[in-house]
Amino acid sequence: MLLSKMLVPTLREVPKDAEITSHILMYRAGLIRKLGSGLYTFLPMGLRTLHKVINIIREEMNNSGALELLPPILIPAEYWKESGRYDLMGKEMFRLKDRHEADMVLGPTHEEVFTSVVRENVRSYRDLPLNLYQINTKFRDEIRPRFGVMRCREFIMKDAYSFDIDEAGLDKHYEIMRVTYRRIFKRCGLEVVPVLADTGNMGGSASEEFMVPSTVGEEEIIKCPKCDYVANVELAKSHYEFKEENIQPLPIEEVHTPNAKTIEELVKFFNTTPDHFIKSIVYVADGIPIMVVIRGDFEINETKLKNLIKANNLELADEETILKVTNAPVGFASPIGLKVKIIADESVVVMKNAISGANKKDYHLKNICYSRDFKADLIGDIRKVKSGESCPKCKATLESYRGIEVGHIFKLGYKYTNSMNVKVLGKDGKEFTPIMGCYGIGVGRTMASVIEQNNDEDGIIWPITIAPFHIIIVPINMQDEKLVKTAFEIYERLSERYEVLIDDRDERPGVKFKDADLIGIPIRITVGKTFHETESLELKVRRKKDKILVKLKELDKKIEEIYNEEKRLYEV
RNA sequence: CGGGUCAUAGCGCAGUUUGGUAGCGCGCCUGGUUCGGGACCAGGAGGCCCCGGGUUCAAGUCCCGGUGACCCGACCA
Repeated sequence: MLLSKMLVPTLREVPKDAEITSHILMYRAGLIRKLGSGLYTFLPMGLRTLHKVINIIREEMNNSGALELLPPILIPAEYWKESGRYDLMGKEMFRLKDRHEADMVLGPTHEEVFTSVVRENVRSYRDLPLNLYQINTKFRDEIRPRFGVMRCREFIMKDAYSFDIDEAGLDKHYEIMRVTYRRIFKRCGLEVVPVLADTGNMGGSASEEFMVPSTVGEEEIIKCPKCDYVANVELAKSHYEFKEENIQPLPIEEVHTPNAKTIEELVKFFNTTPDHFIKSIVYVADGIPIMVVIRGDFEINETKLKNLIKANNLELADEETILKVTNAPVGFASPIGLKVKIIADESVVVMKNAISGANKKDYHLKNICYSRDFKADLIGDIRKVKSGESCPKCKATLESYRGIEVGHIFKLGYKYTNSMNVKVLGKDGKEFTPIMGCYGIGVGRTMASVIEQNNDEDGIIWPITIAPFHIIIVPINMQDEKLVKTAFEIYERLSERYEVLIDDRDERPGVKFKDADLIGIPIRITVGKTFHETESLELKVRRKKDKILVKLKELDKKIEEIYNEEKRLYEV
């Protein structure tokens, strides 16, 4: 490919709305352009890499025995109504009407569609197991699109749905996908960590996320340095023994606390420590206000809370609701004497002589004792685990770091096959319901994550497996006929075996080098003064510092060597 | 949806305070000189100053109302 014929609008300056490295570099290297919030065009150079990632995913999925199909992304709402998710999905799902006023959906995920394919077409257990997948566009009206291609409203995802006769079959599929995912990410040059994850509103039992450790990651991961415990903070547990304090319960007492609302202010006011407080927070769960209490030095993990109370929708109450529930403005709530349901973290149940709000403006209560003064309707672990706490498995000190979720695998169970009434005839002549798993990879996000992990101050350093081109040839001066002729001869010859780009633009060498580095082509061949001097070419591997000189005669051999060496890095 | 910031040439920005002919750097086009890490000289093209209304002799600038984008919190590949 001639670079002069390609559309690669590289930028010297950083676009102002690009925040993180991958976004900046994708924009600067001319891989993507923004069309609207969370909507991106992949330009030719970017699309080449995207296709390579897709091809790796496709190869590995096919090798795993999965079957690719291509369903529509415009989906009649009836499928969503059937599964019950038409109402549950909320504003995140793009909804529209066709000319007949029929409700339609732009698919944010495809459980319903794949389940219906199986329902309509699989009659016998002999057709199972099946693992069906697509590499297709997804639509999600994200609350806040962010970080370029990392979190968009329209994006490409590989999603697979497995259907098995029984749980053992599902376990097998799940395990195959775990291995397949590791292979995919390895081949893309991406280091990932599998992490225990919450099953969210997808339903189901086991679930793992594939995380790329990164400071710009939107997920928090809790990890044990001693044993193998690694979990998303959403479901991470810690070892904690809550023992009832051996102190004399004192009579409850109202204290005037003007201008003290936050735990921090109250700690000063009462001259004590946060663990003597009961943090009382009003939430609205599926439209109903509830009071949630936790020890003052802990934070509420909303995912755990949501799971405990089996809510679909959970949000912090607004000021008006708080006033209605507690008779007081924000900052003075407590569970005492409330009419709403009370949910308590297990940390609260052992507390004595604790401090919390008085449900009265500018007043707090002292010496609150659980059981004596109030009781919870539901008790459970709803704490957000912090680094420094103890591992639930081995009690070592937990650490936390951030990660980008590039893949997710679930054991879905019977949620969709039940709700959508999938029946298959078994060996015994009786109908049964297949069990499902689902497995997703964000394609654009994977690509961006690779850049997050592979870059330097000059630009992207693509792994050769997904680089838009393997080799870039740089003739140093387009006015120098000898150099140009040689460069094109090399270009023609190498193009038979590799994907080669030649920078035939009439630009100065500096510009060409800068662009080559920015775009991140793994191997660079410079045809310049060393050719005039000694008939040799300069080879530079993008990820290495040094440059090597090679005689024209030995070029092909040397290139093959380097190419194989680069490829070997990403072999599985 | 709440809180904050912003919208002027392809990109990055100044000009808005105090209303008076639309600017700078980079990029782009033409010619020339250059040619191993984002060259130099000369000339040039490119603007509904986000949109709509208002005030005024006069609005990029002041007022009102929209729209869009970005950042911080709740969703997820």
